[in-house]
Amino acid sequence: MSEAKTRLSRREQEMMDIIYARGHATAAEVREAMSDPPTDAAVRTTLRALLDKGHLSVERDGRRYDYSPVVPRAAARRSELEHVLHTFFGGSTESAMTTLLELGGEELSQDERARLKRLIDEAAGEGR
Amino acid sequence: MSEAKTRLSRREQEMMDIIYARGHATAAEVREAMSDPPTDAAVRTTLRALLDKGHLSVERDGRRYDYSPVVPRAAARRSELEHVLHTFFGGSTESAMTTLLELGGEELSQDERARLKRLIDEAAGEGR
DNA sequence: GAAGAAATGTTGAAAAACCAACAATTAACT
DNA sequence: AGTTAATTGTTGGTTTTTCAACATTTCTTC
Repeated sequence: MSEAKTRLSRREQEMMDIIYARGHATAAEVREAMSDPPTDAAVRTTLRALLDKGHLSVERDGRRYDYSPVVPRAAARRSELEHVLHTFFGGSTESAMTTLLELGGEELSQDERARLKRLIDEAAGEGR
Repeated sequence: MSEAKTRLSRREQEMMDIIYARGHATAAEVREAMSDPPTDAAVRTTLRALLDKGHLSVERDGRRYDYSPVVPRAAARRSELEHVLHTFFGGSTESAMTTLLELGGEELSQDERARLKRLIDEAAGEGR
């Protein structure tokens, strides 16, 4: 019974985002990435809170600690996307995909485009 | 200089999400949608804080207040998606689209699939 | 236009978050 | 081993959030 459940505080959320973005991070790395960062010690205090709550795990890397999310990125991104989908797109996959394309569609390579189009048909499955 | 800038507190974030999901909402509606909701008065206090910070605007609807986000949904969803894209997908549009398809691709209609595929080619633009 | 119902506004106290000063530990180098 | 540099742990005070009791306002209905 040590699951992530409660909403995170502001700083906690900010730190989790940073760690998710990098995959894993040391206290100093987290601090560097923070906006308006507090002292090192403050950062580490909050990191420890995240450990206690079961959101992070830690591993020694030589003399320092390296923090990683307990919920793996692949799982977290799904629930994050799901949340955004429901909050901002009324659950419409098409609408979300459209916005995504507006945002970064021009970066897609020939290859990626082909792959995506194939995925669309496959994902549709029985969808008629 | 009344822009939304600071990160929101937990409850504030929760309420904004609810209001974005519905488009607009009264205090009672927000409260109903909350997990583990506090009293009406508490909800309204926080709503007023969001007003003060410039995140919400309000309009009388008969005897009650109807709250709406100041930043329109269409703009908010873009920056939200952008944030998720960078935090969880390393900025890869293709990766995000793939997850999106896994999440709800089977709901796509024939029509929507066709439209999306066309969008992919169009969005690609010069993308080669 | 008084009474009651349905909303909103105010305030202050309790809880949580936030953080910096300081202490303790660890590793590397001599 | 002793010294130094780098890192982490602890503590407690300050600030922010969260919330409910209570007051006020605004409609509606009679």
